[in-house]
Amino acid sequence: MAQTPSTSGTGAGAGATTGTRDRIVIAAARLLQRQGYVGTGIKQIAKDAEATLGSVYHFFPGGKEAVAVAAITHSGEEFAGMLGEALATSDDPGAAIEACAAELAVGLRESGWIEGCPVTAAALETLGTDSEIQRVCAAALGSWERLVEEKLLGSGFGATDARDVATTVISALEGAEVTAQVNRSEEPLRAAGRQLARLVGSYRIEAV
Amino acid sequence: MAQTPSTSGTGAGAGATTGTRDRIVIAAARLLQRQGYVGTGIKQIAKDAEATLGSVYHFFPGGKEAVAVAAITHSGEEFAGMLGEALATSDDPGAAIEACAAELAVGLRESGWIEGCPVTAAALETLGTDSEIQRVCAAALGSWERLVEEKLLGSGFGATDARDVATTVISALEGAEVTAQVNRSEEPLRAAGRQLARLVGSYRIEAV
DNA sequence: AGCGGTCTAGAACGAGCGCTCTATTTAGGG
DNA sequence: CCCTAAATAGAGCGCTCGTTCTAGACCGCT
Repeated sequence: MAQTPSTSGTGAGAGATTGTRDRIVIAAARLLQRQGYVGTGIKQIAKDAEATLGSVYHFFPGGKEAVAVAAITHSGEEFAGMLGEALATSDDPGAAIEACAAELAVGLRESGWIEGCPVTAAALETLGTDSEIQRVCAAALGSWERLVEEKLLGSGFGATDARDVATTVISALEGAEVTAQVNRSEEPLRAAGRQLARLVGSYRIEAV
Repeated sequence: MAQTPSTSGTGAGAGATTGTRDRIVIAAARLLQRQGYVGTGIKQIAKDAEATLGSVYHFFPGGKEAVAVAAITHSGEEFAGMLGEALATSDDPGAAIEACAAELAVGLRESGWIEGCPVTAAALETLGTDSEIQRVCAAALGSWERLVEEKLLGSGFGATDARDVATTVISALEGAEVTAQVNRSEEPLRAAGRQLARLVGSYRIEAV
């Protein structure tokens, strides 16, 4: 309370209405990641973002769903950036994927096992509805798969194999993340990383 | 209405108070699978089970959480049975796992892509809490992993490899199921099945 | 100085939540 | 035949939800 420094000038940069809107998106992304869509209230988002309900509905006339769509899109792009960096750390795609799994494991442990995949939770809750949320979730998953696919293509994979393996890699990482959260252990992610590296490596022999 | 045949005699078997309680568990399991924990109301469970609120609280004094624990346990055992059967269809563990993925894919499509893993959704929503729900979710996942692990051990896998691969198989199937739901496509599960079969097969060369 | 748009602020509404409470109905042993 | 416990039935509690609505604060204009 008593804080609310009023936009604090906006002073700095180019942007016009930035600041509050971004805080809302970031807070929503964090809460969705931890509590899912149904479990997260708009008032809680406003509170965490140090904004008011009026501001939330000003920037997102579409209400809760619009906030969630923006938040998931944001999270999806953020994770894509992290994934791209991790994939670039090694020429061997298998090693790069294993490194990525390890990074996920560390981040998960440091968050107390509660900050999992920002897409999975929200996607599962809105499957029965015709919500746009599932569309942005699908888009995020697809963009991640494409990053892995391109890495594999660059390592000499055939088009069909690259697509199959990329889909499997993203699925396995997703599932391993959930398993790691439930068991409060890094091991599922570590094991998935090792096995995915082995799977990717098994193509090298015949494909290159 | 007007139905409610009162316990319908119990007539048949050994059981005493069965009937209503079972209907509640089954209805709850189905709703949890489709809508998650937070998204499912106790009143809706009662309605779907053709029971009343009074009956629900009579059989489950622990309230919503107790109903969910019973429902998830039930679903976990049910899926374990299905998994055990699928694994028994072939001597080759890789082929058995691929068949299992195919079966999941068909079931998912037939449900309109909404009846996914009964554990994942509920687990993700209750991670931040100290609920007992996460414990039964972890138990269910663990029992599934153990089924796969034993199948692999029976095929000549070493103890460490069997454990690693079993964890990865369950994680990948879980993740592929979610991906398939989001994309409304069997392909993620089919791809995961193929790649998991390949992964399992890659051990055969050196291990047997 | 005064105006119009952008943004902030929070009170208020109807709906639905999990749960508690009091009756009523059913089945079976003295 | 009645009396008790199990089971069924649903009205009502306090609460929080997403959303709407009206005001006020701040800005660059003319």
